[in-house]
Amino acid sequence: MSQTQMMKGIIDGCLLAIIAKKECYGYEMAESLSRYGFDTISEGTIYPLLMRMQREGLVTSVLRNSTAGPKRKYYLLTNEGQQALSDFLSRWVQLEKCVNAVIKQEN
Amino acid sequence: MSQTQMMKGIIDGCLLAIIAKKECYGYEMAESLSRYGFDTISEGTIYPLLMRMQREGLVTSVLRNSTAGPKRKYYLLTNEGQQALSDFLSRWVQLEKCVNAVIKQEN
DNA sequence: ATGTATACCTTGCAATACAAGATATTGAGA
DNA sequence: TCTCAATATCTTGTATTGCAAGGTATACAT
Repeated sequence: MSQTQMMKGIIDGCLLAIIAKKECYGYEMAESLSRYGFDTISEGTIYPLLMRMQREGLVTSVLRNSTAGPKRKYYLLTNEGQQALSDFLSRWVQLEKCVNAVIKQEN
Repeated sequence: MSQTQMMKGIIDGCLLAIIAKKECYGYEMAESLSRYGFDTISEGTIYPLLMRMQREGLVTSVLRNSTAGPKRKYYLLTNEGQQALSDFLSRWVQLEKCVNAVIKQEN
């Protein structure tokens, strides 16, 4: 019952949501999640996830120069990624509903 | 990005919440979760979880006869289990907040 | 020249949900 | 009586995933 177990199957959806708003690179997404209140999410978590989602055709990537370090790999949603995000959102809403039902137990 | 990944670290907390309300046996908890809206949760998921939580001292169990089949193993919360439930609840609320923040992205 | 922040990636481990299957009891119906 | 369904528990093996730990490289300031 650790927080890391509870993150499984959540982070990928959150990354899709972040990318959907604007194109974004991995390092930036980590900071972004942190700003949204998540405990620091390891780069060893994020980069493999992004690569997997690219392999699955949910995102594409473009390298762009940076003034402050090495090149950044910007990610963009594909149509499939858009669909995957939408699927994630409904699964999340469903999960939220069920867990809160159990927690409140009004029946 | 499957529903089963999203369940990780969630089901144990839900079981604690169910047991907290009233003593309960595994088979019954499966039906209970189903009533709360969860897709059918495998017995291969529930029984190992209950055994692990007992090993960790979060629950105790008592065998009782049934009129409709083999003996039932009823589970009860220990003080540690009560604490674990409370920890789960705050982690859940926190997760909910963060995910919804990312999804809504109002900043 | 050195250090710090930025930025990406890999390897190996631990945890967990589940499918699939095994086992046993009870009561109802053919 | 025999059979079947429902009840009830448990085990084994698999797939997936988050993360710690470590590696590499660039840009800029000191």
